[in-house]
Amino acid sequence: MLKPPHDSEKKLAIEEAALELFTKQGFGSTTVPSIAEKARVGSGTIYRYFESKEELVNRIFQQWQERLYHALTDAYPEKGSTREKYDHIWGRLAAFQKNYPVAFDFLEMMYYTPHLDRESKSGRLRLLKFLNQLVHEGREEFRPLSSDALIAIVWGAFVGLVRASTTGRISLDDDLLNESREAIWKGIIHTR
Amino acid sequence: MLKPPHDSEKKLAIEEAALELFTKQGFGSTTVPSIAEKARVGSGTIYRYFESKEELVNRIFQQWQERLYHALTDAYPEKGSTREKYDHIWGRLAAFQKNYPVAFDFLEMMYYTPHLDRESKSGRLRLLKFLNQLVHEGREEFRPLSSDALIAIVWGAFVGLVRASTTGRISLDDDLLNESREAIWKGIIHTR
Amino acid sequence: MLKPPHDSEKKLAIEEAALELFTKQGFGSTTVPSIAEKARVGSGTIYRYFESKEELVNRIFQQWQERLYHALTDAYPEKGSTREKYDHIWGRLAAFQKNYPVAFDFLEMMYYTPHLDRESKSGRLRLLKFLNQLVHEGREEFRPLSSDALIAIVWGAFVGLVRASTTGRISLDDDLLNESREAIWKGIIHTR
Amino acid sequence: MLKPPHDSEKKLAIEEAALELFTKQGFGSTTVPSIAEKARVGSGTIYRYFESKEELVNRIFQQWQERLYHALTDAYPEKGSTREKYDHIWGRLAAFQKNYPVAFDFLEMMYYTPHLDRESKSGRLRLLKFLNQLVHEGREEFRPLSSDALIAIVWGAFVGLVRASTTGRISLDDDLLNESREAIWKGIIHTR
DNA sequence: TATGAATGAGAATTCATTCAT
DNA sequence: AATGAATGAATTCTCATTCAT
Repeated sequence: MLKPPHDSEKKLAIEEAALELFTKQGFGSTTVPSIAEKARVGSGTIYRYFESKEELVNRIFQQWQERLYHALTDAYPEKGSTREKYDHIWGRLAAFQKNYPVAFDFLEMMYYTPHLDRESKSGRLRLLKFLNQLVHEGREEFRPLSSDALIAIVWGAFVGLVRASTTGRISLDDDLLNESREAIWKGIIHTR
Repeated sequence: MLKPPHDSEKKLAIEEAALELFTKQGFGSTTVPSIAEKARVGSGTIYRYFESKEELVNRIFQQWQERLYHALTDAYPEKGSTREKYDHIWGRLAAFQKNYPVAFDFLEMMYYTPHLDRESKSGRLRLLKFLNQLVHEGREEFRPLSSDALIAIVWGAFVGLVRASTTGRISLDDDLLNESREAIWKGIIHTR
Repeated sequence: MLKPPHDSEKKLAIEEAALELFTKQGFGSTTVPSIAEKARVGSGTIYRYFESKEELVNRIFQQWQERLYHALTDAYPEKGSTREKYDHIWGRLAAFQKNYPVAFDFLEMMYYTPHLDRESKSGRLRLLKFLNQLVHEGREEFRPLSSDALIAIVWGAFVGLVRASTTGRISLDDDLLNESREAIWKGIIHTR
Repeated sequence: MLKPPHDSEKKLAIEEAALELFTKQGFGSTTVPSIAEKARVGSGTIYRYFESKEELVNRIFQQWQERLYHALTDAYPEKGSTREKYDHIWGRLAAFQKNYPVAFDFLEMMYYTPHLDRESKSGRLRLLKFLNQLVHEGREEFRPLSSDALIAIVWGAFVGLVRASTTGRISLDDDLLNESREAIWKGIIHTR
């Protein structure tokens, strides 16, 4: 065991600690030593993996933004109906949020922040582009709202539910998730 | 020195400058001198009106939370139909956001922050209580979702639209607002 | 006495403390807090007057380089003989070194450092240009050496004497200074 | 582990890298990792050969001071005339500077630094003692200046030429070196 | 022997807050 | 009341040194 790949264990610990603290306290109120302490590393160690606090937050954002993108796009039912696609996105979004609740909050909160660099922002835009495509293909079935507006409503409603669950007002169980999925679908489809 | 002033042009300037900076950069990344500069006052002046940066942010939050509460509850159609009540809330929310877009973003972003004190949080809860009441009274007409869930969906969808407008993806004009109001209503009402 | 011009007293104290420490220990080995302590100011105060440690060292260099320039050029005997010009320079140099021995050492040591910015270097070049002019005008009387070489010899010899005095090996009194002035003059003039 | 190595390619590489960096940037502005990188060794390796950064700089100083001493004293014309001795020193100094320009600058700059320990300083004093002896023996032929002053003038003038060459203002070729040697000799000898 | 990842004390710099004017 | 210069504790970041491999 001459050189256990305990290599980037520290990097992972730093990223996890930082994710939690940034999400809870915000970027500006989180100190580097507090990240180091939570990650159980020396504070100098953080600078062996990341050039600065800003780079750290951007790397984490990009990493999770990428994961979210793949969570939503993997096994995407390209040939399926619009409803099937909608269900796919909703289900994946719910699963992602359930598995990585902190990362989900982090992504939501950081995107509207001046701390992200161009590359981080572009990761987000890629996801929006994908969703736009989806909506555009089902255009006929939806209400006469722009793709961006439809996405904003669905995404916003989902985030609203997550926030209510975070503050303890609701419990995001499968029933609630399914019922909400139906409600929002009913909201966005065209009815004459 | 025995009685700090309670209202003045300077106090207002400080509150407005702080509102904008906190909203754009977050609490932790906003410096007191930068607030003073934007408000065109000496940084010491801020401490004549507020005990600390924390008190400042809480006063601003409480003030705007209160205004939002009144915006939604004033002239509330107590005797009207559920739909009339829904339209009232939606319309007032849209008007508030249109008149005070920065304050709206501020309230949304700050609420999920550890910088708020108990009193600030309770201001928010009062609003939620009011909305709960409304939903509860129309219970029959809504989908089988908890009041909190229904509120989360409507509020979240609205916030989603605001965010999309902030990032320039949509324009929050009356048509869009009306169409969205209908969409979300369709989403939350009970249909057999 | 409502507002004594004790204004830049602190700035002066900082500059003097920094001059001494930089000269004694070198730029890299001098810490900002040590400068603050010697100047009897808070360390944050230094940053109200100078953007960074680098700017501090450059401002001091430029200031003293300028003073040295004026010390050598003021009352310069434009119409005098070459020997009179030489005596003027020598005398002013000696006086400057006597009055500001630390600043003289500082200028000598810093010029060969990568910490100086372009403007600082150009201040030095201005002095060299002036000396070049002087030598060039007396060209006939000097040994067949380039102006720069002649300047290097005279300036270097003077610096050598200063260093020997700093380390206590000699005492730079008037007799020594005069005798040295003669010696070096004899060295650089043309003899057939 | 009981006996640190005393000579090796790595040690030489470290010493050479350190010599260059200390000379260019000064002691305090040179980091140990940067020395390691330039020497192409691990930074831990440096500590196998030297106890600390301070010891490193002192060892290098002593080593080169010793070499300079031998360069000037080897084949010294004990029985020669004063002028022959002067020419010997001048020629050896020029050769040393030509062969080891960085080491020469290093010795000049470090001697006036608080980073040298007693032993390093005494190495320098030994050289000065030797030069003093030389001057003392030729006392009659020199101007009425103390040995230390005469040494300071000659050494300083030479250093001045080196500095001018380092900054690109002159080219230290043989002609210039010879002419300068003559000039300075003329300067220091007694003339009635 | 050699390494370089890891460390934490210490450096440069920032900023919330104070206070003399 | 108002100011903003001054401060030093706190923050970001660096680096001499150690030590597990």
